[in-house]
Amino acid sequence: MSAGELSDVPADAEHGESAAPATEEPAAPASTCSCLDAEAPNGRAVAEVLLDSALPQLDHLFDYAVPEELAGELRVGQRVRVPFRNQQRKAFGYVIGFAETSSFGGELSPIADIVSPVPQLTPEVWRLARAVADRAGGSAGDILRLAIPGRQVRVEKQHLAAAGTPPEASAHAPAEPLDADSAAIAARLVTGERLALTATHSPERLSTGEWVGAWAIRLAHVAMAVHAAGKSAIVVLPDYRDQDQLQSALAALGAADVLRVDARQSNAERYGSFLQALDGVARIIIGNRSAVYAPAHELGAILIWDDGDPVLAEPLAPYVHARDAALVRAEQSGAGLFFAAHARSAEVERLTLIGYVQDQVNPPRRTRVIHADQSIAPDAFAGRVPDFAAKTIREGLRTGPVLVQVATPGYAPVSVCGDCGDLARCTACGGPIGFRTAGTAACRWCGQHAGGWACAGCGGNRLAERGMGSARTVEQFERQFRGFRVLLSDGDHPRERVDARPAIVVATRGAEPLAAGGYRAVVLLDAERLLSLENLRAGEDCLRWWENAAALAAPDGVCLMASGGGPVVQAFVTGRIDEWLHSELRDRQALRYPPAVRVASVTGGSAQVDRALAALRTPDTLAGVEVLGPTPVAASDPAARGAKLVRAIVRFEYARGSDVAKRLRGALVSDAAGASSRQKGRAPGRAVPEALRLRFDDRGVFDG
DNA sequence: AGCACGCCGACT
DNA sequence: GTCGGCGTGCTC
Repeated sequence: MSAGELSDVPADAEHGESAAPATEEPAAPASTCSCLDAEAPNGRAVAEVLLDSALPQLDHLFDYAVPEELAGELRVGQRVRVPFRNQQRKAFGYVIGFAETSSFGGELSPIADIVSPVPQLTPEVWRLARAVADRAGGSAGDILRLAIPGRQVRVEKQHLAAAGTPPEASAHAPAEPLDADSAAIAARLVTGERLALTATHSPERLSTGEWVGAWAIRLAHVAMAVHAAGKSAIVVLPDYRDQDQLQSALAALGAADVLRVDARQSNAERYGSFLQALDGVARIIIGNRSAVYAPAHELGAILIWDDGDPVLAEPLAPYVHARDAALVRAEQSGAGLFFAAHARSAEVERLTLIGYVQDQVNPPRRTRVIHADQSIAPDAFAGRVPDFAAKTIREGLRTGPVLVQVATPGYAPVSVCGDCGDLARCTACGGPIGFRTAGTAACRWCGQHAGGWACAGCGGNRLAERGMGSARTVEQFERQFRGFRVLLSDGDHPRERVDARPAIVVATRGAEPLAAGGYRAVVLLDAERLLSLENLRAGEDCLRWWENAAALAAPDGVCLMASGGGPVVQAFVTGRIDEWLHSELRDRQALRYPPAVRVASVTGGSAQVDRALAALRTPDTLAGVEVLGPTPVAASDPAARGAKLVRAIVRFEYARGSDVAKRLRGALVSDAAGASSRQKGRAPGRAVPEALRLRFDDRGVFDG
């Protein structure tokens, strides 16, 4: 691997007029908000507009005439309404730039009206959206939908009215001095450096009395030091529980100018924060994966917490991971990039190996981890856990809460025939039957209730529970540890915090509550079950789940790996995660698996996919690009929806990324152009030919 | 998407 | 001769 493998990150966008200076603009009246500052036409007659459309063939700029009566108001970045297809039908779009003349042959239609005086799309965000969409084979409009919240007239009026009043002093002195390490990191970030940090374990107490993970305090210090340098910081965090912790840490430190962008906010709140970000004041913007597109003023750094969490991958086309968007943005804007986590992702490990990201080597404090290896010292089972684990739990309960991490939610993941012992299969779809709660069994694939189930082998109709879900674990612990509170936290009933009193907290991975003062003990069960998940990245995921759980222990608490063995468990127990990741990455390099290489999946009708793959060979065959398949997509696959589809997987070196994306995107555009006719021409009753679908860097593309 | 353009078979 | 079938392609 070489540093050149990131050369696919575009240095510049083709479209857009961001280069034109805004200096010729007349001085704005004193009462207008600085969020209105943007380039005006200044006599130029043509406006370049990106239309709001999901259609790939419309994903380019359209020229419109600047009407006399709008010339004074119109600005780059404004949302406008324009005639499209005919003078009656109108479409929405964004003004991307102005020009003297148009290269379009026909007569230009005029812009119909301006939706809002606020230029919502800054040149920087436009450049980012264009580059990110190009890299992912998608439309810029799809990125802008994530980047720009829906307009709220009331919020906007309020914002513009308040703009006359002088902004509050933005150079707030922090309530506590920033720690020297964080200040040093921030100083490097604002010069454009890219750093990776493994965070310290255990919760810490804020001056407000609230407990948060030590990582949150570290990120708060770094973000505040970036802000103190007069720059904005964007902090991307996977979920609202992480965002809450960071927000608490920032508040306790007296941070000013903090904005929050997350999925739980109303659109009005989101639009309000968005307008403040646009305001020309440096901010600390914290939020979910979409926050990476926030219109930050003077962006100094993007901070990403726990980038291995799958929720940072956008589920909507073009499926761009926040990490990738951040890489492009940092490259384009010269901002720094900070990856922090308890367990590094394979992607960040790759970036450190090629020297693109610098490793912060100072070893963090880590919870003491012990391993009860059943294969070395077989132990007696009196209930759900081996005796050694039960002893650890009892010891912890003497002084505080104990966390027990389990693999599966629900009651019992598996059921078997009570008579012959065969695995119970759903009578409708053949899927495995599990118990969601005690006594109610249903198919884990189709959800059908297993009320009238009969065994296909012996005809018996008694279902027996096998395996231990979180609910059944709670039941067993209530029996085994009488007199103690047993609390449950899982995906359906997440619990954000627990107090410092003794209690057993049973949680599924990722749903562990934060304990005041930290857990006395963290017990990790079901390692072999988690590692056996049919997932190429099971090892990496397990290390992340385990490290995040271990980080919830008190500084003098203990983490017990209660079972399992093998290299991944060893890496966790000995704390040599980076070494394991390193060798894993070498293996993937040899096997050509991501993230050592990139992948794209191409799905559609057989002829469509063939045409798309042909584009990879014309006009010349791209070196470093390999095609697997196409293979039929199983009819049961939700992607198929009854139609007969095939899928090919394209593997390529990072340096080939822009070529591959450009060519596959070209095939998609010509396919879409012909799609309407195919649709119309289809015989009645025949399945609708699905559109060609393109997906880059799909994490699960090689999973069964 | 949705609509106009355009090029071959059956018709008042 | 022309009406209209639907494949093709464009939308500033």
